[in-house]
Amino acid sequence: MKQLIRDLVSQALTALLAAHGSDVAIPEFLVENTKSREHGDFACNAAMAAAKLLGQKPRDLAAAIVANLPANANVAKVEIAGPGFLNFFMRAESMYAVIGDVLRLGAEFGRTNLGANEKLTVEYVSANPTGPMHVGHGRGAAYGSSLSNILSAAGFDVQREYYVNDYGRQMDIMATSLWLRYLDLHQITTRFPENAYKGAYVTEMAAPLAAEFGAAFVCDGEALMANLPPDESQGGDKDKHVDALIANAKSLLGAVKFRQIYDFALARLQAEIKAELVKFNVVHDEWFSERSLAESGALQSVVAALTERGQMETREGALWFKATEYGDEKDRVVVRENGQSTYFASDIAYLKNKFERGYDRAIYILGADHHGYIARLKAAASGLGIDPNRVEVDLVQFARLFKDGVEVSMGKRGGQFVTLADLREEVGTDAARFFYVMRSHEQHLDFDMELAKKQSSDNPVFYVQYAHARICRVFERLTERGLGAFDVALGVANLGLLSEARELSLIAAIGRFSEVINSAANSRSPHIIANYVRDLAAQLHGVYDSPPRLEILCADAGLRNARLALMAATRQVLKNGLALLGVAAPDSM
RNA sequence: GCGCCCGUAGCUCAGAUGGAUAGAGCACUAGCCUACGAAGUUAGGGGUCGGAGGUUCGAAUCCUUCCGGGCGCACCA
Repeated sequence: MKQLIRDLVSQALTALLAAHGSDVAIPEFLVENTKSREHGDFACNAAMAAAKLLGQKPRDLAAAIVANLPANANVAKVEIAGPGFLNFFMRAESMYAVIGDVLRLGAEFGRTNLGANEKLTVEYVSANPTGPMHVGHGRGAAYGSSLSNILSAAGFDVQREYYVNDYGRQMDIMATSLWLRYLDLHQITTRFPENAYKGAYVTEMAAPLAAEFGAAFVCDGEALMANLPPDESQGGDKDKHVDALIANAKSLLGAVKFRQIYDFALARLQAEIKAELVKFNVVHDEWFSERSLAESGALQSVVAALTERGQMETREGALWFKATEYGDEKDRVVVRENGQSTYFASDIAYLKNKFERGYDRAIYILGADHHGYIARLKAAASGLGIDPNRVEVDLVQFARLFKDGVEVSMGKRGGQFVTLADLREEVGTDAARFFYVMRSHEQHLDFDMELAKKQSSDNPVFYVQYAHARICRVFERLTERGLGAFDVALGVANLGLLSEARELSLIAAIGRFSEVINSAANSRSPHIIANYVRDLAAQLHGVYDSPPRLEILCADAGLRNARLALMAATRQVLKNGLALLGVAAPDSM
């Protein structure tokens, strides 16, 4: 409908420009939804936008546009208002078609072709497999998953990916931590480093490790603890301490056995993360292993390639990528003095790999603390000869969890933190997912756990789901009252009987769904969907409950089926909207 | 110190690409069920859009500057 108005106004403007003897292009203008009924259904700012170009006052030009507007059966009237807005009042019949569309398309209703099948890879969550996910990961998971759904609905070809950091120091620390717990089980005395993983989940993995490998990893505890530099509380450096311990562990155990422990920890932790994400309605098409980059030689070859392109420089024994040449604030180390590659080296290889797999664009969803990465990743792309605009980073701000009005600490200190699983078990997947995305991702989020559990209209998830369940109930009553089945064709044929303002307003809201999807996709903002679905639910409740009550199951078959068609369409759009957010639409509550 | 994000009603927040009288929810006040779910709904009060300049027909939105909050600035991952 907006496109129709845009075309009509364009035609009028073209005629006016021709009459003016000007051969310039039509200036940009907007067709918007109006905020109030007195401004009609759609408003257009073309007269204001073109006023300067044609040297006319906006209101005069608006009158000229109206005079040149081709007639159209869908337009009831056009008014000029305010500084020069063109307010379009549509014929009610022209708005009804959308109801038939919804009922015909079902779950497909709302899909658009904004993305034109552009191939995107969206990377999200990517939590290190060194422990359970915490509530911060939850927001990234909810956001990334919802955004992927939305982009897909908007016609992008979306691939969802999880980057598994299964390579490097953190996993070495993880393996060593597990081994120390295993040694505890075998009554071998060691000292647990301050920088190791202290969570109970590590201790809990020790028994299964012993069950699978028996005493294969038992060793001399004194030898393991020998020649270690002091830990932090002993006046030393915790990083140096733990690194020395890892070196001891590797030499005592040998590479094969160390790797066995490492793989054991990795497999279990990753399986836990996967299982939790499934419960959270979050899916990934690909779990991409960082280690595979090193083992396939991709890591080494990207370093070689960059060196060949003159993007690298050796300084103080280390190999640096000259990121400053591409707008980063400083150069970045890729290979350390000790010969080990950095995490950033893997990032570059991974970035290259993504584009080699044929994606038009790579979207990274990262926590807000990673904002320093944006310039770095884009510089890496430039260095590889890839247009940095094809690399997009969306940052998700932090979430704070509140329980009984007090903030729940998320610090990892002492292994005490609220896991995503804890949160999900307490409030449920639906509430958690909705709450995570109902605010802009650029905004800090206060997550109220009590509110998320409430069964009343204060709780937006409940409110929306309730609207869906209520409609389902109406259809149950239909059968119970012996009024016969819902006759879609009859309903659609009689939509003209829906003339109440609240019904028309609900129809208009349904008609906006596609546009809302596009808007959410363009601005990478799932919260737009959350707000929409809440507004739709409010309209539904309004139709349903505001006095005088609207009798849906009325005696007149035509009107009854028309109203049922509206109900069915509303239910479908609520369900489709919630599905984009990974939230269920239950039939009863 | 430098960089990124944020500041809108008592509280939590929407207001993409500048548009008409800045909107929701909560909380507060007053109404609405013999009813297809009241687990709901209707109405009301409530604002110097952090401050000050600027850009223009028009600024919460863009620019400058200041104030206030969050985060980041590793041969860590």
